[in-house]
Amino acid sequence: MDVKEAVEISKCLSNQTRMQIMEWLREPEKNFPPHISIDHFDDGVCATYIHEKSKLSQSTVSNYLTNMEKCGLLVMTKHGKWSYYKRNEALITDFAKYLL
Amino acid sequence: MDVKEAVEISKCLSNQTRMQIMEWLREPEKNFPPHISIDHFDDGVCATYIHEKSKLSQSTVSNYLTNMEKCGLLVMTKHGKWSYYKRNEALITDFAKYLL
DNA sequence: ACTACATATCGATAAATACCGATATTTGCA
DNA sequence: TGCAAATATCGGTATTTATCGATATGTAGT
Repeated sequence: MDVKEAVEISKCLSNQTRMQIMEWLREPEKNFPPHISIDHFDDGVCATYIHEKSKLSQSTVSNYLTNMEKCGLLVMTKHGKWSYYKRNEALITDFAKYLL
Repeated sequence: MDVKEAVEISKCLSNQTRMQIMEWLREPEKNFPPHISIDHFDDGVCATYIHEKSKLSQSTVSNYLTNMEKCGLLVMTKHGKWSYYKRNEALITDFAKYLL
């Protein structure tokens, strides 16, 4: 991890909603209803549920998720028309170690 | 550590210079010359040295340091007319754990 | 008390980010 | 094929952040 990468990650985390998304995704089954066309959270949570829980507009949350994936905090998996997002634990650990 | 606190910390870290200050202060003796009126780095590094190394204006760096102290990332100690800043390792550890 | 130095604060402007509604794209299904 | 749902992208405005120079404050030594 270098300075620039760490700064980009920090930018993603410097917003209350985005920080909460990281929290929510730590325990998807506690924070979201079950998915309709899939019976697990192995690939995370679909964008619509995150949008609904956030109380912000769809476009804003979609942008959040896209950027959080770009900087590596989240991993996105497509299942049909749904985009599932989950935490990238490896990168989060790297970032945490980088700060220490 | 709650969401708001973590967001404030992230804001401080979401800038290349500020992130580097955190790095520099991890090993003061490697990154800064010895102090004039004190022979150790126990309380960190004086603001002037950090300012000089940063290549930004004095007022900008002073603001950085003040904010980084406010959010808890740094601890400031006054010695005469000098302000020494060091990392607050306990808070950094808390933040890192919060993310995991 | 005066001067010099270290740091903090203020006020301004430029740049970046936040956030929305509208629209485009993609995919599944009738 | 055509519609509807899920998501992404675009364009605009409001807010926040970045950064500076100027100035204020605080401290030490002459």
